[in-house]
Amino acid sequence: MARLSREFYAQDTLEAARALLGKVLVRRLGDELLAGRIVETEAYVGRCDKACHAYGYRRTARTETLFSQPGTAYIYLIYGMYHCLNFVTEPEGEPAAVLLRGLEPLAGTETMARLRYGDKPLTAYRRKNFLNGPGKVCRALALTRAENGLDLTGDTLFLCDGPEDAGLTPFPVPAGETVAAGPRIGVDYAEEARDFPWRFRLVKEE
DNA sequence: AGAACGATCGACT
DNA sequence: GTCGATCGTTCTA
Repeated sequence: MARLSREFYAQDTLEAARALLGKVLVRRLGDELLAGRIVETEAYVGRCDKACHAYGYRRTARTETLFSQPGTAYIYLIYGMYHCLNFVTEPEGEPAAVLLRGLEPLAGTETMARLRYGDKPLTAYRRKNFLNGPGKVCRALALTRAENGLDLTGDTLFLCDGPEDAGLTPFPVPAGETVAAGPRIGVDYAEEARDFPWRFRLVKEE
């Protein structure tokens, strides 16, 4: 399973946020693999971005993870009940990360559905809104602050170029997809950074 | 010690 | 579209 390299994560955060679209995220849970295709990301850059937890190189117990080496998982609690997963980017010491906002399920779907919905039936509505939000993704992958700081080049949580590299059955990549950029979600407080077009999505071409 | 707030979600009108 | 849940993090004193 060819993982994305340390060098991949060390690149510019905006480049990484775009390049991560279409890549495959794998979470090992016991002897089962949960996996999904990345379809939505956002970039956060401490150096210049008031929406970033480490804006202006602000160093606290929480932001410490953002200062660790590229290819580290930054997971934090939000609104008292949800978690968000980020991939630390840029050379070590530059606090920056890509927030994962959306996945398409590829493997372990039943387990993910149970983690997210328990025994409730998987309706069309639930299927449609399965992994389209950062809190939903973390719930479905059983990721909490206990996983904060995980090395993404390790065996528990990692990324691959495609499903073949994840040791999964290949799937046909939908042709005619394109990258859409726009303002990030939920950062209206962040003054000028509020309007930065740092949210990226894979969308079907018309 | 206390208060304000949040990179969200789901239920509801 | 609106709104409440729920608690760790951060800042102020």
